[in-house]
Amino acid sequence: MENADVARVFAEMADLLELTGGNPFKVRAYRQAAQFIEMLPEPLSELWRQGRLTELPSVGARLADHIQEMLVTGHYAEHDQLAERVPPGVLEMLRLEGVGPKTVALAWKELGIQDVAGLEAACHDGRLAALPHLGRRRAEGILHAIQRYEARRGRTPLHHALPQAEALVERLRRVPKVARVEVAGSLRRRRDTVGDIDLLVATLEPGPVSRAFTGAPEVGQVLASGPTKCTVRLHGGLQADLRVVAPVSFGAALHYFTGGKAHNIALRTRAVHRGLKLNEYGVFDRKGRRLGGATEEEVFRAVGLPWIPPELREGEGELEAAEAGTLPDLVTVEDLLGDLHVHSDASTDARSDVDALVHEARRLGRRYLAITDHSRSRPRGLAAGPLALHAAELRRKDKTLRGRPHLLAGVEVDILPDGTLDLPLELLAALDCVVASVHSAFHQGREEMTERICRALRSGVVHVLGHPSGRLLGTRDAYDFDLERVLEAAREHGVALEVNAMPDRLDLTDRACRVAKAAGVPVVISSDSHHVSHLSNLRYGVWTARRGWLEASEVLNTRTLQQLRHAWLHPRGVGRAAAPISYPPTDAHP
DNA sequence: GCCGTTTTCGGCCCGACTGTTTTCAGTCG
Repeated sequence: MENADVARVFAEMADLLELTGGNPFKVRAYRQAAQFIEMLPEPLSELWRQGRLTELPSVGARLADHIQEMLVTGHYAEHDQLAERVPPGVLEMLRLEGVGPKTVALAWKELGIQDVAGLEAACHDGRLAALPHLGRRRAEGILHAIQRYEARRGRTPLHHALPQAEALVERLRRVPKVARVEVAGSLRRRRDTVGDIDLLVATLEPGPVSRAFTGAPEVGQVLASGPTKCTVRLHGGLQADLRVVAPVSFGAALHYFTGGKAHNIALRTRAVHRGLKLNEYGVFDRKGRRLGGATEEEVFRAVGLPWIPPELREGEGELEAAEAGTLPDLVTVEDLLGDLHVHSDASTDARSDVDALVHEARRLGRRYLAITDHSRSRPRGLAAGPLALHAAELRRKDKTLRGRPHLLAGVEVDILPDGTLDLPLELLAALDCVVASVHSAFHQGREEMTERICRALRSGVVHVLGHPSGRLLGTRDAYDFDLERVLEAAREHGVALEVNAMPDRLDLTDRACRVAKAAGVPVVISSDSHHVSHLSNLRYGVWTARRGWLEASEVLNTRTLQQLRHAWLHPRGVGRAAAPISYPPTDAHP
């Protein structure tokens, strides 16, 4: 079992307990453990081998036992027993926004509703509205929630799919006579969510590959199985497709199965215009002679283009840019020198202390680290007094570190519903890094939310707008605001927009990154870590930025601390619009 | 279920908001 499987079982356990009237604090314990494990990059099986499971926050002796049971047997008996009492469709109803355990339990017990379709029917025919504390407006709200839910279902977050795909790749690479194995599809393009896993293998002997794939322990059900194409459903529910081709076709097949659809159509059309035929087996001339196809470079070269990074292959101008020689030199994770949004245990629900964060940041080669705990309005957030003490302590510690890494005293300050900031401006102005974020009143209308954010940016003390859209993948849609106007205010006041690398946020989105690039507003790629293990999540943010065509020069935390401070010091509020990001990053030490 | 400078029992965030009510229930962050 992978971490994601354990997290899913614990989260489901929380739901089951809640629906069957379990102890609410026990519910919360399961839910917290599930959330933590889901974000944990290190495999639980490894921690278990080392006897370190109970070192994880929110995992005590009991949950460690349950994890062990799952790792050893693949099941969790207590969960399975409870799950027999609750139909899966009843659990699914909890995924609807604004529908909680009480409403689901009521609909289930009183009306016998067992799934989302049944709930929808009961909303339409008035049965739901007749229940106590429900009514016509609630029923309408639930219908809207069902529509939004249907719109986003069927896709899996990248960070759930990627480890499963990588495990399969490792398995297939061990099969004899296999030349190459690669992930293709939207997973290779690093989309924030994927529909399925596409794997491509190059070999002259397909039989053993197909057998290794369909017989893998991760596989729950074989949906189709032939010599060159197999489809399976994994235990977690995700579908995986395998294609097997000869090595001479590998590049053409990799390109074809990487997509996206619009990109492929555009490239094939280009081939046709040049009297060529392009398919998954290679590039061919009019007489059917093979011109290439063993590598992707050969495919692109045959149609007169340089290789295009997978993240750009969406058919949104990348062919034209390749033709013109203006493809971006995309930012890489190695370009990032520091992390500007990190929580410590000084506030909030974060679990790691500053020393542990510093240690891990040093191990990852970060040159600077901004500790940005929550402000007053968040639960256990810091008020002005405690924050000032916290900042003083961080600066004292920074002196002892001698730049390994540099420690910045910062804050993630709430943007209150009226656009004012949650702490006094004098205090904020004295900090090294101020991230301002919306954490409340998400329902505000477009105009109100836009003005709220812009007002915060105009305060003159904000360095970074944190997770600008507020979306949570698969859970919460972005709130409504005018990105263009926010970018205009950001440019005017020298504020960078964050690409939050928490894999369930990825906010700015890839598209919004491209809009920010066009507006000449720099971004920062930050981990929003709540534990040391989150610091390595920056790669997810880098992929999102790459999908948004961003180069290192457009990402502020590719700069040295000295350059960063210079960028923040000058010019605040004046001149930024005329001269966005004028100097490239260098490797000079601060 | 977890957790511990109030430490092995007893507490665990709590207020805003919405829709339902006429003082409250449920959901969310």
